[in-house]
Amino acid sequence: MSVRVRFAPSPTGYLHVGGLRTALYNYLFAKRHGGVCILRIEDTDRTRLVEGAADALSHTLRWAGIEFDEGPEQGGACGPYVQSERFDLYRKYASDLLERDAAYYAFDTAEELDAMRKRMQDAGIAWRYDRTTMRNQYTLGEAETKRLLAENAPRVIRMKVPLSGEIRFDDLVRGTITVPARDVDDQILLKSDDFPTYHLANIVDDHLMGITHVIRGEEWLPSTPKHALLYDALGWERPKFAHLPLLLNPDKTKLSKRQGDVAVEDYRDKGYFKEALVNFVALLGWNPSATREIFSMQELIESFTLEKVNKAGAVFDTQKLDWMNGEYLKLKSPSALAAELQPLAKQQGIETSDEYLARVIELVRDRINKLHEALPFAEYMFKPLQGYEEEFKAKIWTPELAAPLTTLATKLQDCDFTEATLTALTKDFAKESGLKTGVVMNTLRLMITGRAVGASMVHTMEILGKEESMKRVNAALAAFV
RNA sequence: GGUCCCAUAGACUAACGGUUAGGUCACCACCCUUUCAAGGUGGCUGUACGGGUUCAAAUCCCGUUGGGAUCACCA
Repeated sequence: MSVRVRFAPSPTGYLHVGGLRTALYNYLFAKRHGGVCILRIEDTDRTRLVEGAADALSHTLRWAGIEFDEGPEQGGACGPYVQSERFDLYRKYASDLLERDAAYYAFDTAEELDAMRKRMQDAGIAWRYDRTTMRNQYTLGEAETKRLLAENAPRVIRMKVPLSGEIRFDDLVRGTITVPARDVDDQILLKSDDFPTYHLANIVDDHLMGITHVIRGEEWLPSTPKHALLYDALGWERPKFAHLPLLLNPDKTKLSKRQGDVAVEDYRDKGYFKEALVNFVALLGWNPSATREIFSMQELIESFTLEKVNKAGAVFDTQKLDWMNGEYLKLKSPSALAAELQPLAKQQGIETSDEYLARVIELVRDRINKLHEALPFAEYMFKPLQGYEEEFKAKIWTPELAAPLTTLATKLQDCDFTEATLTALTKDFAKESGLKTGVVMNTLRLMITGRAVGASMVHTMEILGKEESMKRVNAALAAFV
């Protein structure tokens, strides 16, 4: 049987990094097995509709390099792929469940439910809908139920969970899981607005879409017994389940907005490469037993297996993400990086050619972790000198340097500004003037960049060019002496 | 609190009964060096605890402790 998996987010307005990992694992699993990966939008909660959220989700997923075979945009044989457009389907299966005595009508109001909750809480009993005392088709009787339905009284459809026994299901990452049926609630399947809850919609769609493997976050583990029961009640084969370990905050709680950025868009906007984010997130909860860390999407596809998914949650530690981003920064071609950075440069009022930008990026890439940092780091390569770092100047400059540096300036004036000649000239000059190479270089650094920190000076001068470099040296000489 | 899940260093992880417990990030030191990085070398820190099973346990079993998830007409 060929593999069919799905990523089924609810459109909340952004893509959570945990969602990115779930989507990624589904995608990797599908590609690894030559299967199909589906995007399905779970928007059955009308109270939480966010305009344009589904499009944003698709856009971000595509940015990350995750492509779906079927979905709202690409269509497919099992559409529509948006749950709110599948409305009638859920009512039909809710009716089936009713006929099979696997579900029932309930008429309780919110107040009545609250009262029951309070009663149970006071009695120290675990919360569970008590179908023997509440207002539903069992306690009300057939005639009253029919009457209420006829007059369109507010009602929901609940699933009928066995009162005793055990429910068990297999999980590909955790093995067999068994829970006492008496601890499973009579979940609402169809809300009073006739929309399904997640539990109903989810299993109906997964079945109808031929989903073979349900790969989702661990937070769904507690409700999986309900899903298993529903598949059984409808006489459907259960898909294989794989519950992924959670992504965690530094304090080990479920990764949340409160403790930092959780949206993929946040990381994208902060300048992380999609390759780095994907690579990083792939290794949180899964590891191919290799002693390497850098994997392309293709390499991830080739090595991904569900068997290697971990059970324990993983802290989302951005320190390693920073390092990984730096690795990709070193891997990419300067010209590609320049093209990527150009828009931001323009936005910051920096007008420069792709070629020059590429050379500057190559100059500083080892010293930064994110591409956009190249701009502030090497600001002096794009704009006139903004001044000199006082502390650095105080440390480097002494009046005794005036004479030799003036000499050096004249020598530089007659020198080709290439790495080789500049290196030879500065080294020779250091020797004959008796100055340490470090002093010569740092003084040039002060005069040309104004900063204490930067790339190799001869490289910097070569790229900046003779004209600009000499302008700065002479200006510094005039200002310092 | 009920139910379920989980447990190798500060973080991510390798190990599928036999290894001096391996790798990566971070951290520290040294080398390189023109500052800062990068790179190289080395180092620090770990099988939560207690019982079993076994010739042999990080690994299997039980318990304890700790952590987490979940318990809506949200997904």
